[in-house]
Amino acid sequence: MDEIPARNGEAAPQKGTVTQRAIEQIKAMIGEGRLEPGQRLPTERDLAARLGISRSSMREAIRALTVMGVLEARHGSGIYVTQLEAGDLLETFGVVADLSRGPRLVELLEVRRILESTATALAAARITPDQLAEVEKHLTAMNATDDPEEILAHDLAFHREIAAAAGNDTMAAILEGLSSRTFRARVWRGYQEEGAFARTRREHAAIHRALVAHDPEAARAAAAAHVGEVEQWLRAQLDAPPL
Amino acid sequence: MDEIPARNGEAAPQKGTVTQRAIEQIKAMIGEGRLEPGQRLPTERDLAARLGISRSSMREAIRALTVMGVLEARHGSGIYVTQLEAGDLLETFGVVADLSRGPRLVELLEVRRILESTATALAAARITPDQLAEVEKHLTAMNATDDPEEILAHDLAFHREIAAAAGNDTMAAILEGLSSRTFRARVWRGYQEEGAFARTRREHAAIHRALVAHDPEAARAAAAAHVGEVEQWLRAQLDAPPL
DNA sequence: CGACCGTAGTGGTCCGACCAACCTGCTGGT
DNA sequence: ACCAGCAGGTTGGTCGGACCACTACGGTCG
Repeated sequence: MDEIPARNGEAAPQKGTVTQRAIEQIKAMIGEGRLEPGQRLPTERDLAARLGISRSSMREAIRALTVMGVLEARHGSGIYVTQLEAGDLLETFGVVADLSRGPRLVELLEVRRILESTATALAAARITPDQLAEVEKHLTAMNATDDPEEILAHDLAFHREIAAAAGNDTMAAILEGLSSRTFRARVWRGYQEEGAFARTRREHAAIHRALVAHDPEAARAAAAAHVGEVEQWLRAQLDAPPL
Repeated sequence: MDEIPARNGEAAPQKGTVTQRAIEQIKAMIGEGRLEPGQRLPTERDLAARLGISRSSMREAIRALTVMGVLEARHGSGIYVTQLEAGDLLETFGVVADLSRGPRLVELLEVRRILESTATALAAARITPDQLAEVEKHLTAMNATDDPEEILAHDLAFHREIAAAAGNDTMAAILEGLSSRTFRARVWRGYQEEGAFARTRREHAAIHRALVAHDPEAARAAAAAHVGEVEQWLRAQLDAPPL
């Protein structure tokens, strides 16, 4: 059964909750360019008065947009529109990785394998000497220590530099979310216990060689294999133990 | 100079804002499995009392988690943990597409090309007769009308069915965000004005043929070309006109 | 001229009240 | 015995105002 369409209204204020409406309105203002990136908004009190709602509701709307990475509130200073760059808008993406379990972890790694391999291929073609030096820095640092914490940190940085060299900020931001610290810490805890350190180092070395040679196909293959290893291990883990 | 440590305190959780702390705590509860998907939480008033904060602050925390797709508030009933599926957690992903402009639109299409081509390849290998029938439904419906709105709707559904058939919910959810209605409406407005209807139909037909033949490589190529066409058109648009 | 400090302005937190939607259970008729 | 319909209680949604914590600006003093 269809709902009664009813309202043809103009102002038609009666939709959703008040807070939801405020969210949409501010989002629309930014979408229409009435609010530029970095610009400061009126005070909470002003905004609330303008949209005819209470400050509490306005604060919830602001909180929502803050979580989305659209706004940024600075205590004592004011509310500002973010730069609206990929990194800002995709900051929340990490919670997916944090809260996922079981089969979905494999799905995440599958997506990461696809994007990471492509990003590494792009990086092989475009990477500059400076960027390559940065990659090498983390590669050697990772091989020089036995502290799992430090290894993990350099591992993350290694892939982050490569993603940055690929030249697609959006892709880099998504990969960042797919590799959130807590996510990798959880998966790698078990993975590394099986003496996967050596293999990881070998794979990183292969990726590095492909970057130096500016060989996209080799880079794609090496990155895909690297992520694929973890993916397969995790897949096996899910089949075997009930946990 | 170090701060005076002072507190040897017990609870002493003096970090970040009160609301931020509440967000982390609830997220942690879910992460640790103390809150199951679908489960109902205590009332706002209870939660606030338990964490020793005001209801206002607790509401902001709940609002934040609602935006992240972790919680769901039902008026008059209570607050519930969502199913924590990819679709829930990635709902906000669409705002990236909505608020992006200029070069970032190209980046988004590049990511979509990579994922969509892979998803279509996977679908070619796995799609069932039922799913294929659904895809065909939208294909024929899209060819049977001239209403841009309807074409767009069936176009979205066409790709959505294919993504679903690929069997990776996470990938499907990301693609959903990359193809948000407002995003495509904006880009396609100009694209279709150049008589791209015929080309779009041809490309969709090619994708469909590959699915029927269960030919992953052909499917990958067809999908990549399909998205790539729009990508190249958009790239040209950005170079030429100042707008 | 520069470091210091006070003050106005702004976001952050709290409280208490009331409104609106939902759910339960009782009521009353069939 | 069954079910429609109506209260009442529970719970999220909104409101207004008060106060706290931090920042930024400008004047003051050394």
